[in-house]
Amino acid sequence: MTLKVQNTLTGQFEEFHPIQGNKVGMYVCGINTYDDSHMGHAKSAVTFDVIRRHLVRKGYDVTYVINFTDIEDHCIERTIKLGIPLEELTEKYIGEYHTDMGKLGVKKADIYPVASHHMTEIIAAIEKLIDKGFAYESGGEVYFDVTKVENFGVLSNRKLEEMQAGARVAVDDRKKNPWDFVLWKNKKPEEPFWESPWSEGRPGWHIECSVMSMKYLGESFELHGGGTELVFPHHENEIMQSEALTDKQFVKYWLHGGLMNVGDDKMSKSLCNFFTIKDVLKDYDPQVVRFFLLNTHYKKPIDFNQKALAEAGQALARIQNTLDNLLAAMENAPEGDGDFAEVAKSAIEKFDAAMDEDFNTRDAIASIFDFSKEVNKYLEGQVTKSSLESALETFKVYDEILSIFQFENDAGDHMLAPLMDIIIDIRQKVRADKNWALADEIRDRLKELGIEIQDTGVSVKWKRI
RNA sequence: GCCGAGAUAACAUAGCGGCUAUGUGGGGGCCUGCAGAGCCUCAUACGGGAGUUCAAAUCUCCCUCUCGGCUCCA
Repeated sequence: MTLKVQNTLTGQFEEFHPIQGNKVGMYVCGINTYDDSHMGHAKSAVTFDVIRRHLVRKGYDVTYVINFTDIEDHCIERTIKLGIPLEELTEKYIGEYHTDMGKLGVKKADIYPVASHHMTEIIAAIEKLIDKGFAYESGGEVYFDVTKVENFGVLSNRKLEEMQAGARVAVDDRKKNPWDFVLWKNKKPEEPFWESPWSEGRPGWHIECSVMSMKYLGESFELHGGGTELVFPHHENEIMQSEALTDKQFVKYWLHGGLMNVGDDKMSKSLCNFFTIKDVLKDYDPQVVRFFLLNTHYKKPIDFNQKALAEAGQALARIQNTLDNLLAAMENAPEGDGDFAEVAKSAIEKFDAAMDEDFNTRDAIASIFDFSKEVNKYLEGQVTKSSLESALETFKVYDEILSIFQFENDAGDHMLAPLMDIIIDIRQKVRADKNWALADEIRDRLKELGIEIQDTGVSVKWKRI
């Protein structure tokens, strides 16, 4: 199967082919390191985590880079306010980011470049842009001249002339054109600064991403991702700068995720309507949060609300319950033919096909519900060990990509399992005597301890809750 | 104003010209001593209007409405 992606650059669904061989360079804009990550950041991280996992499953040799922006207004404001060095602030929030995303089952990227560690390369890139005539110095600052390039607006479909007509940006005297953007800024009092040929100051936001992505992934690479709000101007400017520097196509496929909304607004720091990952994880399992995020196609916005999260919890529990029952049934399943293997195999094919359609996790999840139903039906009849194993394999493929299941089997608990066997044995005798009051009491009291008993037609199952 | 994404049953989501959509919730049934879980089944859909086609939720055009972006931003 060929992977298809919807490329923001063309607006089209395109077959995905690496520039050469099976190497895939993937760059995603990470966070600004001045505060805890919120659910919007989680959506982005989980989205691209799943995309990366699917690419790896398809056999691509993926190099995944997520950057940290630590030279930016908020970070600088914060470091001044707290009176701590920028580095300390950066370290703190990089640590928090890894903690939060780790809990959400996001696999680590290969490289996490930090803007402030790349000052030499950034300055060199700005010098080169000046040399090539794409940038100019003005009062100690350096600006990119958007009239010098042909590719203004290729990503967001804008034309410079139209932008100028409807311009509502205040014109800065130092700029030749309102849409020119800053590559190097003068320092302000108290701000951290770096030496440069133009002034003591700091780089603009956009050039940081261009430099870091090309340093680790080469002058042309396959995938660049981020949230839709970054399309203009951030990613647009990255393209202009990078292609001006190299005369090559910067990125082949641009992928943009829909934003996390709260009611009618997008979730953001500036609107103060955000829910941090830490807060949400107080009330919901990380698997539930992932399921919630992946239950909608990544291009679409998601409305954040408690009802939706609760619903995600119930829906996920349905599949997890099937998996629990499957694991329990494997304990003492008889040997025999794997007559379920075909069903398990075609389920994987459906799942992979959904993922190949621009990472359609929603459709992939629908296929899991279908398979789950098949497994439940199968479990009601005569089972064989090899059939159950093939079903388990399918769940493992699901989890390799989505990471939303728990596989530990309480039946494997060396102390608890034999103990539960005894309790259940005795309770079965009580039930045989139709002493329902006592049987229910055992069940109720176990539940108070956090162990749930389920009487099915043929056996008794238990699990921790 | 410009650019982009949308409008699918009670709600949330898939659907990329023909094939009983998925979950939550609701009705009915089966299984169960009961509970839970599970299985079967039913109802409620494609924003409005034209067109193309043997065939449209899907393609084209028009209209209405929603959301996002337009140099803080995942």
